[in-house]
Amino acid sequence: MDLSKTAYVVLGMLRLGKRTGYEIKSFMDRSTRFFWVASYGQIYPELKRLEELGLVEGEAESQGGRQRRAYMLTAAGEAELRSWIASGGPLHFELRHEGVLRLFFADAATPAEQVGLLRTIRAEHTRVRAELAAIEPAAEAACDEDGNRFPLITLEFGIAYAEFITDWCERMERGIDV
Amino acid sequence: MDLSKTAYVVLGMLRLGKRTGYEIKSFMDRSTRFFWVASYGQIYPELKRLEELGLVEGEAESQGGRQRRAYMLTAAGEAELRSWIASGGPLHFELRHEGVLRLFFADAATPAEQVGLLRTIRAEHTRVRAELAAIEPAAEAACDEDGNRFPLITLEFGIAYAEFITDWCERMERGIDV
DNA sequence: GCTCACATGTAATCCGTTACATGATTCT
DNA sequence: AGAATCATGTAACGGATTACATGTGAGC
Repeated sequence: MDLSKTAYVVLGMLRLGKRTGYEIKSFMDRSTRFFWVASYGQIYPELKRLEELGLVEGEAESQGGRQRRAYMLTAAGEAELRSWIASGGPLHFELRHEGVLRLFFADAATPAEQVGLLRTIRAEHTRVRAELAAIEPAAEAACDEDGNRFPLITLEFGIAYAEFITDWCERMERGIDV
Repeated sequence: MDLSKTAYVVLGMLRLGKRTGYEIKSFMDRSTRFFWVASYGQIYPELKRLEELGLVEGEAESQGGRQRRAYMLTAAGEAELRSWIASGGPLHFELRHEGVLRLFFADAATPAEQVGLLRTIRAEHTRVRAELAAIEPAAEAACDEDGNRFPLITLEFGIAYAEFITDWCERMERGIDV
């Protein structure tokens, strides 16, 4: 089956538990956001499509007037998810980093501006690091509870990644005489 | 002036020398590709727009039957580029990493599949590292020639980045008992 | 009463890629 | 002679974001 990446993310999210479209989005904002994002405009239509394909199953859970439709993975959905994870196929990788792009052209700037740019980049990743560290306790708790280790592992990857960049910036800053 | 990121890349590329649209694209493929990419479909229309704005100046250089239009930066273009580099504004940062995304869900896979996935990710970044290392001599030569240090610095950043990820994968691989 | 979080969805729009169309020159 | 590279451009398409529209429930 040829599904979009978004489809697989949705399947993966549902494997971690029954969820509504809203919950998928907010959970992604607190977990995969660092290396993968999705918007409502992708998630809701995708859930419909996956239900038509029989990979997920939705159920109305409206209590009172508030509408709510929670989805869960079917056996076919779980199989599809697993085959995607284990398929050795090419891995889409894409980085867009405006800070490094500006740095690429930074010979046009003064040393003071160069250091300023490096500090701005560093501040950005310091902020990201703090955001990831803030969700770490919740990720640890979830790991203990349901036994899924990889969400925590990838979170730690994100933290190490942010530190790698901040360290690199710091070294560069020290190397420039203002 | 409110220009797209693509516009600034084009300005930056022209600051490094008079170039055609084709040359901008192929140069980007050998320099910024790791953290910023652009296609002909963006570059050619952008060159026209920038010329209308007076930020670049094109000149027909067709020798014989082959058409060729090379552009160079105007003083206004150089000023615009510099103000972008030094403006402390928010830096667009976006990562899409399908390997890490799959890893996030890898609790659904067997240990052997988990190690296989990590090896695939590592192989991908090892390849990127080799590609970047291959263009390093040319970048060093260019640095010696025109004195622009940052293209080489950002290239070295790319190499360190690739090594960071391959090292991380290796550590993870060792931590899984197959 | 107000604000914030929960909840669903679509339409307009933007951004960017891919494919196509065309042709000259250079290298093997 | 044929392949690869140089060179320009557009049209169709796809993917994703943003804004909009709508309403409930909980806490202050």
